[in-house]
Amino acid sequence: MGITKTEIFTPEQNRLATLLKALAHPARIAILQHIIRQEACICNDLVEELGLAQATISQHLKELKAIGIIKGTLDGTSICYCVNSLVWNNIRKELAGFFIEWSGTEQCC
Amino acid sequence: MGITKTEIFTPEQNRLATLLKALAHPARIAILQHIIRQEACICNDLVEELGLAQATISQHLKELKAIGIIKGTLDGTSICYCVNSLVWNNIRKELAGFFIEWSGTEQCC
DNA sequence: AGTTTCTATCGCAATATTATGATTGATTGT
DNA sequence: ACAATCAATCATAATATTGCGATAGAAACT
Repeated sequence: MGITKTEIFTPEQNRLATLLKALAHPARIAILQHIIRQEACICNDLVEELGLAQATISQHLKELKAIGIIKGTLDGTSICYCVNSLVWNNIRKELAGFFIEWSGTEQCC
Repeated sequence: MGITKTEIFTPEQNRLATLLKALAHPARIAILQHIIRQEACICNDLVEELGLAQATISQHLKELKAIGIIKGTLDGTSICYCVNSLVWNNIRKELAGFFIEWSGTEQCC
């Protein structure tokens, strides 16, 4: 039916899925990489850099802002986006924590 | 239009997005955690453990198998699923590599 | 062979995501 | 005040994802 049954999962599982989903698009990966490389950038740069419409970029930025991994401040008429270091590191830890759950030894098969 | 423009992104960006998308669902997180905790499991266990239909579990397992992070071997009538350690570690490194791209110092704002 | 058990796949319905043009709102510059 | 510029939002269309019942296929047991 297209609707994820969030109520049957733990808050941790839903949280991890939300974080991963927010990052799970090549445009959003590209946006983050560009922000990192340019050390902050404005939306209009991204429209030229990636080959997507302004409305589309704005929507992707909104999803990244939703998990807090980037923040934007007014810079004249444009908006300067940059990584929120606190959130970035927290997300890194959360994802790393999940991957550490398994030690790495073969189990069966 | 609902179709991701993969052709305008780099293979690395598309690859990362594919990996993240495969993991970006609470059911698939739960499946992985269960497989890790039980040290392998069979599909029917998951149907009872999570509250999802057998067809739905099977579909999620298919997506996890698609990126190779789990593998299944016949065990009588049932199928034993377990983590593919090689792929697991590679994916961990790929994701960690992305997060290392940024050192963690504040940039603007 | 027939039955049971388990998983994969098909077909469908409902919801979500992706992408864009058009519009709106806010700020800068004239 | 007025035009220009930039980003957010709206409305819409196309495609993807999620979920499940029903069916099919494969292996074990009688």
